[in-house]
Amino acid sequence: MTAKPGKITQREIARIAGVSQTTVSMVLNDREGSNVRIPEATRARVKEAIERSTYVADPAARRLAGLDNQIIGVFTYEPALSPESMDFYGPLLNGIERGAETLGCDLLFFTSSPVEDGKRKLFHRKTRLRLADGCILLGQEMDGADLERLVDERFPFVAVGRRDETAARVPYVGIDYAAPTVGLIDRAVELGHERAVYVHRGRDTPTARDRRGAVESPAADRLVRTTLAADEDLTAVAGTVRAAGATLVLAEDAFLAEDVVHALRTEGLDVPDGVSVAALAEVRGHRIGGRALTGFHVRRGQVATEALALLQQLIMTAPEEWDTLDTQRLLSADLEAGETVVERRPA
Amino acid sequence: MTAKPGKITQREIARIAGVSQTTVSMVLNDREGSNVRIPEATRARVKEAIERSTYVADPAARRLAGLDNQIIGVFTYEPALSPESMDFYGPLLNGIERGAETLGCDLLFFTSSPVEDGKRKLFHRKTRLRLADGCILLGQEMDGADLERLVDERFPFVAVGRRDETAARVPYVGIDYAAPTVGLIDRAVELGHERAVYVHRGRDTPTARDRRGAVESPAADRLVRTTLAADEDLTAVAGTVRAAGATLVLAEDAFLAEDVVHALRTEGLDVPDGVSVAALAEVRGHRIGGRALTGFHVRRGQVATEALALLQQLIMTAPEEWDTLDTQRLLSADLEAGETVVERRPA
DNA sequence: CTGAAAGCGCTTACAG
DNA sequence: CTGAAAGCGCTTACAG
Repeated sequence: MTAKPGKITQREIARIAGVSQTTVSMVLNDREGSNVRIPEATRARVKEAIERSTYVADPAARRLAGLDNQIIGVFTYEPALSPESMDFYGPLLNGIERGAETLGCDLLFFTSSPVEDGKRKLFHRKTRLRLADGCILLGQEMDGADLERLVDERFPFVAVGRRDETAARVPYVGIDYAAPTVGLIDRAVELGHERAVYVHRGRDTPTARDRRGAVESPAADRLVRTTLAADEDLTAVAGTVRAAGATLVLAEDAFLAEDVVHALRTEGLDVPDGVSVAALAEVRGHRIGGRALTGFHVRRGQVATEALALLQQLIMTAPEEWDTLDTQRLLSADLEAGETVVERRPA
Repeated sequence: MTAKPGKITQREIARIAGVSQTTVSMVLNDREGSNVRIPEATRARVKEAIERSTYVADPAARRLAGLDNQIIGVFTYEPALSPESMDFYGPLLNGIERGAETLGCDLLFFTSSPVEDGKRKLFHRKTRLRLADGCILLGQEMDGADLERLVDERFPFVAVGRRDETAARVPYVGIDYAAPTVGLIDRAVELGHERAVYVHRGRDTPTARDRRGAVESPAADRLVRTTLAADEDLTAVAGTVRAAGATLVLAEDAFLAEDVVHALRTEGLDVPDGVSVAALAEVRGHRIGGRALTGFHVRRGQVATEALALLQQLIMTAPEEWDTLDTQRLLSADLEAGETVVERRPA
């Protein structure tokens, strides 16, 4: 480090105020208790000395001496501030910033992590992870070993998004797709639909299982369902729909829904008048030939805020008692009515 | 701070490897010199002990002991990650992230700064400013007193955007609008324009002076110019244009250009066939009745990258020698041809 | 080649 | 009510 000429310490303040360094520290941290009782006069003297100087406590020293730093780490497996990732990270980062503001915390982005196979590494020789009181983990996929190690080390952290990469009990805040899926099916049944096809990507992620579980659940039994794993080639969709006599297609996500609609129309099926379509995921901004796609809305900012709140709880709680906390939280996605699920027209 | 049960230190590693803690530190930091010469065998033993453990150096302790932290602070006077500010900050933050990655630095966002009169305060009792090796300052307007204090304290920092709030020599990276303004005028002259009106907002910011200086400079003398300060009411524009016999309007920014076009058209003047229009500012994304607005493009990401590079130089250089550095840098805005400045049609 | 010791600036028992 | 002292985990002269 270059010299720090202007650096002024507690000792200096103590000298000016004519007290001990200990007293300065006490005043600074508002320590008041059975043992300490600093008269207002002394207190004022110290405070004035601080005001007149440019003194600020060295956070490194504070931290080393065992105090919180009010710094929350933010780790993403890929760049968080690039234009491409803004779509996904933007609302989350916004929520994190607002949460940090209310908690009075600064945010440390671990942009120095070495990149390997296109992903940043959380643990590495020079990680500044420990400078933070705790850490928020962001990313579509995470490394199971990282999660386990964090849990092992009792480092306070919260992952955004449901996690099951590992057996360890990973604290997270995720989205519940099961409840709104059932809600969506309810609505479809009300509109007269009796048979549906579920088109998914054949992935085995937590949320994919979540959706599939809901689609196949007894709660959805009022609707006869057929499941179709979409390969690149969606030409089979129309055939499946016809064979099943379905009037509704549920697609795993909005992009898939768009592709499905294209395939259906190519095969002469009308959407939504012939076949209704919905996505079991975020649909804001997605339109099907001018009509708002039916599906869900995910309050991503709120997920982040909730993650920060949970992290704060972990930081404030001794690791031994973490088990008593509710460390795996789900926020339900909202139903987004849209205009692509319409009343069933009798054939 | 909550207990850190898993925390493993250099002393522990030293015990395992059967060496002194000093040696561990030496190995960790690749210290090799006249005085130290650690045999490969010892080195390997230490490294292995580290590998097998989950050891990472405590950054707080490192910092306290006098080393760089590879942490760069980022301060904004208002929220940086909100949807509204993303338009302005997005490209800058992206540039900062990329710069930090290449420098191997982490980024500390000072989101904890108390808000006063709607603006965050840079200096306050618990500022973690000093945890960073240096700081990037972002914002349309900054506090002159803050800038002065940073300069006084010899704290390495760089402001993004040209600065003249204070007499102190503030390090900054800003945009040069003068050169491209002259370039734009050259182009207009080539296209046969002889008379122009400059419409501005009557502000007295550095960049406003910059543009106005260029418009009124001898380099622009080939074009007869009239200057008009736009109040809310732009109805005067058409009259001024007619009175001056102008075939070109230069507006201070793209939004003003749009308003001007509206006013001209209302008064029966055709744009661009009757009157050409350009903005002396960023025009990407601005269209005038389907035609791309002529003006500039500002590579904001590059401004940020340059600011980070300058900051790194400051950090690496002793304050006494900062004067020898080029600490006030301007990047020229690019000319954006657009389609709203066209060949002059003889009346 | 290696380690004991001092010191970075702070906090917190502990002893007056 | 107040201060001397130990200690946080690390780095770097310094002395073997």
